[in-house]
Amino acid sequence: MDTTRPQDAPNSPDSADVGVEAPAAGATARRARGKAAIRSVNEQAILAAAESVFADYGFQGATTRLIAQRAGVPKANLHYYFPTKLALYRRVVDRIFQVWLDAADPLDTIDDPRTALTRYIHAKMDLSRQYPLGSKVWATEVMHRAPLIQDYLETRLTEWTADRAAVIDRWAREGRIAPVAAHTLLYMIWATTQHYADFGHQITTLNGGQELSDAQFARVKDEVTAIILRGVGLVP
Amino acid sequence: MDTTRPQDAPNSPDSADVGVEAPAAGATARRARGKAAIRSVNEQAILAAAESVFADYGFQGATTRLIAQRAGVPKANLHYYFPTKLALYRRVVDRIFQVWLDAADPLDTIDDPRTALTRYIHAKMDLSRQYPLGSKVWATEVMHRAPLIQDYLETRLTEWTADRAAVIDRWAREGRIAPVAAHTLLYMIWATTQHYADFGHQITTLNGGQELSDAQFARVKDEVTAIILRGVGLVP
DNA sequence: TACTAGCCTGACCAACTGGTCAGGTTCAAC
DNA sequence: GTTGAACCTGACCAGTTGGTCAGGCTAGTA
Repeated sequence: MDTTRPQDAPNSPDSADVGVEAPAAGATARRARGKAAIRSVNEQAILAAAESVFADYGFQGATTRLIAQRAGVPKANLHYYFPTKLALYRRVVDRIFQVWLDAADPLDTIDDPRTALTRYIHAKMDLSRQYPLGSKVWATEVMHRAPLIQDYLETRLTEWTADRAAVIDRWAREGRIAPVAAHTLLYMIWATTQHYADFGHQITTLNGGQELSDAQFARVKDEVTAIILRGVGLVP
Repeated sequence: MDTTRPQDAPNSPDSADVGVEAPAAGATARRARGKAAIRSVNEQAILAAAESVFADYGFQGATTRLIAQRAGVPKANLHYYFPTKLALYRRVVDRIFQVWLDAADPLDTIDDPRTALTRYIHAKMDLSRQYPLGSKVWATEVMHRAPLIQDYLETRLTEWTADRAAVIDRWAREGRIAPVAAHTLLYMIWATTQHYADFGHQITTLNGGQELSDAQFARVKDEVTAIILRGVGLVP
């Protein structure tokens, strides 16, 4: 007989699930200099992996094991940097929210509605193209009634939306665009542009299984802009 | 010492999680006549509960315990009617897909683009209002790369989309609408109308915490229709 | 009334979950 | 070199998960 203690089950340990394809954040970190570099590299690797897993499965469906695996670190190490799954999620959402708000600069800095709307729609389309994971995390969270980010919606997003709606309302009052309701227009822009991130898989499938090429996407961007500009009474 | 067998843990049984607020499907069924009625009533109760839980949490996040609880039946009974969580999910998606496709009748039966688009947009908006759960289940699934409904996307949705795109392309070719790409227009209609279901929580929050009233929603429906009609060169 | 096919469910299980922890390793400062 | 703070991780745990099953219950028929 062997000498294994009787209650030791033959289950595989947690760290056995580190995949072969893992980006080996640890090795990268060790190549960099200093402990600060190690912390920075590992945190970034974990945050990137978390964003991708949360986008794929939502908060409930995501597992810390899979996040650790994609980040190339043992699960215990993930919990060394981020004490709980929720803390990790909040950090991911923080980053997404900031990127989003920054895209809206044109609405503040440009007075001509045609130019401002064109730039804003283009910026949002580009974000959907280059940074689709963030949009998916946000959409999943809001669809599930935002149990973890309700404070964002009630404070920062509410204020942001009110400010931009005021600009659009002024344009309409001054007769520079057709008299559309600002919120309806904003929602249409958000919905349409984010559709290319959130429903990217469906769009790819309906494009014959091929992701939209850069040329196709550029054309779509212009078409979307044209329809919306005409929709508010402007000439594209 | 007591007589309990040593490996019997004192964990609470599964059926203890039937909540007080459960709609008591069992009682309803027993009031109806016959075993066929029992089966029908229980299946419908479970499907309705499943749709709501899948909409709230996605496939991975949903638990059969919660579905059974919302349906008012013990978990074991749920598995009597639906052998696996996946089988239940497929039945839910089947129903959603059928409702969706039926809403597109106007595009087939009406030749005038202004009337056809108006009716289609109105039908999709009404669906988002009256049946938001379906839209959420679909969105969650597609966002997570549709691992369970890819066959729908590749066959039925692809054919459906191609047919309706042909109609829109013909309108554009005949100069009855502006020369827009059919897919871009369809995606914009889907994205905008479904936004009022999928992002309903965000819209409510930005509406001061109040759900859009019937009057507000009717106004939004007209505004959305007007912007899109103008967007394709029609007079609303 | 007796029978039985279909309906119902408490108790159970193996697998998996988020999170912990003791004990080891590495690095920068002295 | 020595020190100690920061980093790392295999093994572990209590709670939860989807799913099973033996055995009881009930409606409809003969």
